[in-house]
Parts: sequence; C-alpha cells; structure tokens
Amino acid sequence: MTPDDKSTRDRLIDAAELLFADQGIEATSLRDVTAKAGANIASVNYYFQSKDGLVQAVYERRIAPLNEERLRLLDLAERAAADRPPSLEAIVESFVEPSIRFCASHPNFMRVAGRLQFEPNLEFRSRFIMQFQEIAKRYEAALRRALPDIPVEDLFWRMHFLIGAMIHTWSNACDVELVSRGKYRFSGDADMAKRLIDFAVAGMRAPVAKKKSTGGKG
Amino acid sequence: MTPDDKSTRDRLIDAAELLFADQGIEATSLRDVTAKAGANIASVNYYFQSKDGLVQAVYERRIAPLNEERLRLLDLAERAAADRPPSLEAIVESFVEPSIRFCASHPNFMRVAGRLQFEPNLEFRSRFIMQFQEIAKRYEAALRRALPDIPVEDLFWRMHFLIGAMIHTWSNACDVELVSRGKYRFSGDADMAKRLIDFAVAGMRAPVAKKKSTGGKG
DNA sequence: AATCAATTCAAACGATCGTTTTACTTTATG
DNA sequence: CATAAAGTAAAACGATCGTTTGAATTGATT
Repeated sequence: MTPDDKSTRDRLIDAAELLFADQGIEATSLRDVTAKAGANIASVNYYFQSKDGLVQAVYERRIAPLNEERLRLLDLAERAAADRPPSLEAIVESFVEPSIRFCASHPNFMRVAGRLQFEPNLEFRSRFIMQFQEIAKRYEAALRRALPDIPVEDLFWRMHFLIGAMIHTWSNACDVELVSRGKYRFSGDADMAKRLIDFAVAGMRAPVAKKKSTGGKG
Repeated sequence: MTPDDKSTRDRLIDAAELLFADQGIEATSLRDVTAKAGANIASVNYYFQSKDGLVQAVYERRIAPLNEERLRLLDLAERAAADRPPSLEAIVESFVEPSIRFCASHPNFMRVAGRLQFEPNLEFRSRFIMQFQEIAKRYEAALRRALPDIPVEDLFWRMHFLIGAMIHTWSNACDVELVSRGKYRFSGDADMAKRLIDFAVAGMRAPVAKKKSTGGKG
C-alpha cells in the first residue's frame, strides 16, 4: 500500500504525527503538515475543523488501542492469579510492555504523547487527564491487592514515578546517545522494557519510611 | 525589596520564568513578558538579543546553582564514606533533595526546565545536554562504587529512570490533584523527596535480570 | 552646564500563523 | 445526462509574532 492509497484524512494524520514528533506541535504549521501530506492547506480545517482537532485526532488514533491493551493484560494478570493478589511483576509489565511495543511500531507517537504532557495552552490537556483516570483507578486497585502493606498514597506516587520514568525514557530515547557520548543507545526492544519493569517493581516494593514531617503545616 | 527595585533585566527574567511555566515557552509572547515586567517591548532584544537569549537566561540563572548544590552534596557523601563506597541513599538524596528545595523556593523554574526537555526547535537543547554531561559522569562514577554488582549500562538507565520520575513529578505537580480527583496533593516538602528517594534507591538495587535477547545485535 | 553613553520608548517592519472564502473538480445517485 | 454532494484548489483574511528603527530620556562624568 503506497501512501497515495491512503485517504487525505489519513495522510494528514500521518504527516502531523511525524512532524509533531520531530518539531513539536506549536512549531509545526499546518502548511508543513499539508505539504508533507500532499494536500491543500484548507484540508485540515475541512476534516478536523481546526489545528487542535488535528492534534486530537493524532492522539486519539493510537491512545485508545494502547490503553485497551494495557487493561487487557491487566485483566489477564488478575485472572491468572485467580482469587489471590495478582503478581506485581505482571501488573507493572501490563503497563509498560504495551508502550514499548507501541514505541517500536509507532516510533513517533510516544514522543508526541510525551510532548502533549507539557503543552499547557490546549484545553486538550483536561481531556487527556480525564481519559487517564480510568487507567489510574484500575491500576490503583490492582496495586492495593498486590501490595497491601504499602499505603495507598505511596502507591499513587510510585505509580506517578513509573509513569514519569516511562515517558522520559520513550520520548527522550533519541537523545540518549548524545548524553552518554555514544556509549549507550536506546534499544527499542524487550530488554529496555525489562529494565524499567525491574526498576519499578523494586521501587514499588520499597519499605515505606516513617514520615519525618515535623507536625507543622506541610 | 519591592519588584520595582529590581533592574529591568531581572524583572524580565522573573516575568519570563513565571509565564513560561504557566503558558509554555512558545505560547508566551515577548509582549506578555514585557507587559508583566513593566518594560518596553524592545527591552528583551536590548538585553538578551533574542527570545532564545531570554529563554537561556531564565534557565541558566537557576540551573548552575542547582547542579553545584548537587555536586556539593555528592562530594560530602563521598567524603563521609572515606575510602569505602558511598551510601546509595546519600547519592540519590544528593541528586533529588536539591531539586525539591528548588521546587519550594522557585516554584516555576522546575516546570520550565521540564518544558525545555520537550522543546525541540531551539538549539538550546544541545547546550542543555552538554551541560548535563558533567553531572551524569560524576553520578555514574559514584553509583559504580556504591553498586559494583550492577552493570554500568543498567546503572545508566536506572539513573535515566530516576531523572524521568523526578521531572515528571516536579513539573506535573499541579495536575496531580486533578488526576486523583482531589484525593492526593503534591506537598512540596521533604516528604515528597523521601518518597522518590525510597523508590529510586530500591529500584537501583534491583537484581539485574538475565537479558532475554535472542543473541542478535543488542 | 555640557557631554556622552546607557537605557527606555512608541511605532512600525516583514514574516508567518490559523482560518475562511469562493470557485473548481470529482464522485456518487436518480 | 442531470443533479447534488463531497472533496480539492488558489487566494486572501485578520491577527500576532519576533525584531528593528530612531528618537526621547536618564544619569553619571567632566
């Protein structure tokens, strides 16, 4: 299937995903997008009403399958454990592994998703947050069963840490070679997912320290 | 000292730091900055030559003291351990704790720093990377001494994970209340640093799994 | 008071942005 | 073939951007 076989709408989303990843969202003009897609400048507003609509389309094309896959693997892990608590490794893996697979099949999407976390002006942000709440709720429940001795507040923050590590790793992967002066390279394979899973699983299990708050207002 | 006592240059940096954090860098116009600083539109180019120069000034005003404090604490930890390997907790704390202190004293800077990680168009990015290399080199050496059984490649990536968790936590702190539906709140005090330190220390110490690579090129 | 550099100011520059308009072409349907 | 809908085209819209210009103002020094 050559690119010409795709509809104009699909070619616009493809071009936008690539350019948003390379140049950033605000720095990419609709003229850049339409030029790469071989379409007219007016086509974006014809199909997506606005640039924000295009951004949303780029995001929603991939995020739904990604989160569905996460929940599918989480269900699998919980069902495999029957009535016992699910394996912590399986929980974390169900969250990390689908994203590394996406990182291989859709190299640009994860970078765009990472960017969107830091784009404050678009009201898109609230939609993103709401959409993530279902995922967060499911994983919070699973983690509580797997780690009953860890206070839920700590579980919440540790999940937060995992998300940050994941976003940073997937979206800055291309710069790692620079930072490490060529010594290390991001290998978008299962090894990298394993590294993050090992790290996060150990972090999740860390003993909870007594709060050293002095009793004053936080 | 009222704001009026500060020089125009300082007021421009202050205003830019605040607006860059709230609205993003590209979304903030120089007219926004100069209006908030009570300065003329031309003053930015007068003092900083360009908008990029202003961005750079905002960043470099704070990043140097932050990294110096990190290295100071790291030196302290290594000296306290004398000829034995330094404590892993002290190493991680020396990296995390200065940033949480900055998060309290300069609430907007960490968000700007987080944003800059995702701003691709500015050649500023390469400068940022180069500047970070000294820090990375020092911590790599310290971690190798503290965790001699962990391969250096894994240490590198685990440090990468810690950085991602930290950036994500500090810069998305304001949205946590939304994501958790009001249940949790970012407390910019030592408790939060302790949470991240505990998580990261345990993650650093995680046993290294055998690579499940099929023998192809890594 | 006169001089000169440093700073501030209002105004405009050229460029680019997202978006809209209007007309033209294609495709499907009777 | 006639007709209406869907899609594409070129061109311009108004707005905003970073930047520059050149004059006015300030403040210190002689």
